[in-house]
Amino acid sequence: MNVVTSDGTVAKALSVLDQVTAMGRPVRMRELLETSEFPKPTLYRLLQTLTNQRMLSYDKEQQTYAPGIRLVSLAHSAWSQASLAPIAAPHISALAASLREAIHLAQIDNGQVVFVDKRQASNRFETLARTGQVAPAYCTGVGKAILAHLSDDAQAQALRQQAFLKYTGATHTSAETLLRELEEIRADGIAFDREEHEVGIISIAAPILTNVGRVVGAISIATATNRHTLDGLNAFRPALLDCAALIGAEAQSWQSPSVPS
Amino acid sequence: MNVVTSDGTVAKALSVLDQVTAMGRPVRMRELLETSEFPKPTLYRLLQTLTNQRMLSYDKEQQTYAPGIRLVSLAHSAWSQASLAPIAAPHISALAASLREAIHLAQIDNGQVVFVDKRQASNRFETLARTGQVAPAYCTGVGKAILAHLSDDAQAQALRQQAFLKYTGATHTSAETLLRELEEIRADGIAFDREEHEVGIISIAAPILTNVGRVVGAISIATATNRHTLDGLNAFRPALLDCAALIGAEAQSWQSPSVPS
DNA sequence: CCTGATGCTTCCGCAATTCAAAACCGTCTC
DNA sequence: GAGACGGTTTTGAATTGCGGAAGCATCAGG
Repeated sequence: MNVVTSDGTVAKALSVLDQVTAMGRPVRMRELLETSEFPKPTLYRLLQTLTNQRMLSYDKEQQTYAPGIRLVSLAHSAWSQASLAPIAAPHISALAASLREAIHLAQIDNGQVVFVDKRQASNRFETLARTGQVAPAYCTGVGKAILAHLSDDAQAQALRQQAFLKYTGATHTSAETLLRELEEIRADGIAFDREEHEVGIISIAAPILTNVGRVVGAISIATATNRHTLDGLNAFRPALLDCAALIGAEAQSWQSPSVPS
Repeated sequence: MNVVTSDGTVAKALSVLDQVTAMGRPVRMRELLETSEFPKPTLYRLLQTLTNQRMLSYDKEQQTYAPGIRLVSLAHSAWSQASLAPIAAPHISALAASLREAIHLAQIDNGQVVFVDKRQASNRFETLARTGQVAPAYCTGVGKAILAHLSDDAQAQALRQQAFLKYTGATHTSAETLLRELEEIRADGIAFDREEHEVGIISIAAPILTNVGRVVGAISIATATNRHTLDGLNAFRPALLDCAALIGAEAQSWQSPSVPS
């Protein structure tokens, strides 16, 4: 029953990988070293290993590391197997088409929301490949929709992982106020993002629940405040709930996110 | 200057990860064990570690492992940083729109072709998210276009990684015949897939070269034999080359794939 | 041309992790 | 209830990973 037992070298390597990808641009070892918990030679060795394994690519000229293409191909399998996207695709396409609004499909991972698919009704461009983006759970519609329906211990664990950074004036900054809202969301069945993550962006989100009531993800309609008000979004509630129910029914036989005790 | 020094636990863990993703469906340990080079307890431990790290997800009911969502989020960074896709996106969109044909953008990784972006002029659906798919280099248009322009040692290394499975009657089955074609391709500047990977599917591909002549990827127009002939595809040659040149020029300042000696 | 600063790379002895045989346990089958 | 099968745990040996310290390049200013 190890709780936070760090499992060895692999964990370290992955944390370095995370650090590099989080930088969002090619980085030199020096920069990593400043933040890294590892001493220089260790960090160096891990970078070497990851580069050899093509999880990172190394630019000899600039002496910089960046995420490697191997990740892209790994993710293909992950996306088509581990995500709700293949199941949900037809449903959210239909919803996007009928409402002419942008639909997001998200799942939770380690306290963060991961967007696994998107549909943009209008502008044909831009939609692609923002898949995989992550965002905090505590200040997004989909995030709160999921959090509200987690089991007690999973929820507690997820809450501990929230940073509660104040992105806007409306952002929750503590677990207490968030918890109160989560209860309302659970009762209501719908979550709103009231410009909590980004000023001018609001959303309405519904959890995707299996027959047994386990939450496996969420869908949302996101829009700008100059297009819709919160009340306006509320008009989409029935359609959104219907769609989530459809996906939930099909997701029945589906892989659990394996929350370890 | 270690050449093929296997670097430790991380390599082993990643090879297990590869194995799981390669299965294309949730798998039990038993199945992995049959193919695995590792003894049972070792495999078990690696699976544990990967699961703890959320690189795999574990289904308690079925006792199966599948790729984890963490991969999806990792890949997002990889895609937006390590791939040509962001640079190439506007160009291939334009090309797809003007020719009304499906465009593929690919890079090479470890002897395999990785599709990093796609555009489908027609059928709006289906295009999404096949990104990340891999295919052999020796029997695809993009693959041969890239192979033909690699440096000698990189090419030799890549050739050694080809399996030369005979997918169709037209598939190359040895390095010799392939090499001969690669020379032609290099001279011609264009590669064709003559139903070598899949019967009924042909393509025309152009390498993406930087100013210094380094190949960083390839683009192709793929189609079915009932829509176009090879000669017909040849009509797209100028447009394809133009597009590849545009991308190549912009890709100048770009991360090298770091082929270790 | 020297000198100091910076940042990457290599050495190497110590110690911690990993390894895998063997044994164990839970479940399912006949 | 015996046997088979697959998953899990234990455990001592030893391979690896670790990281302080020293060694190199490269560059800037004197």
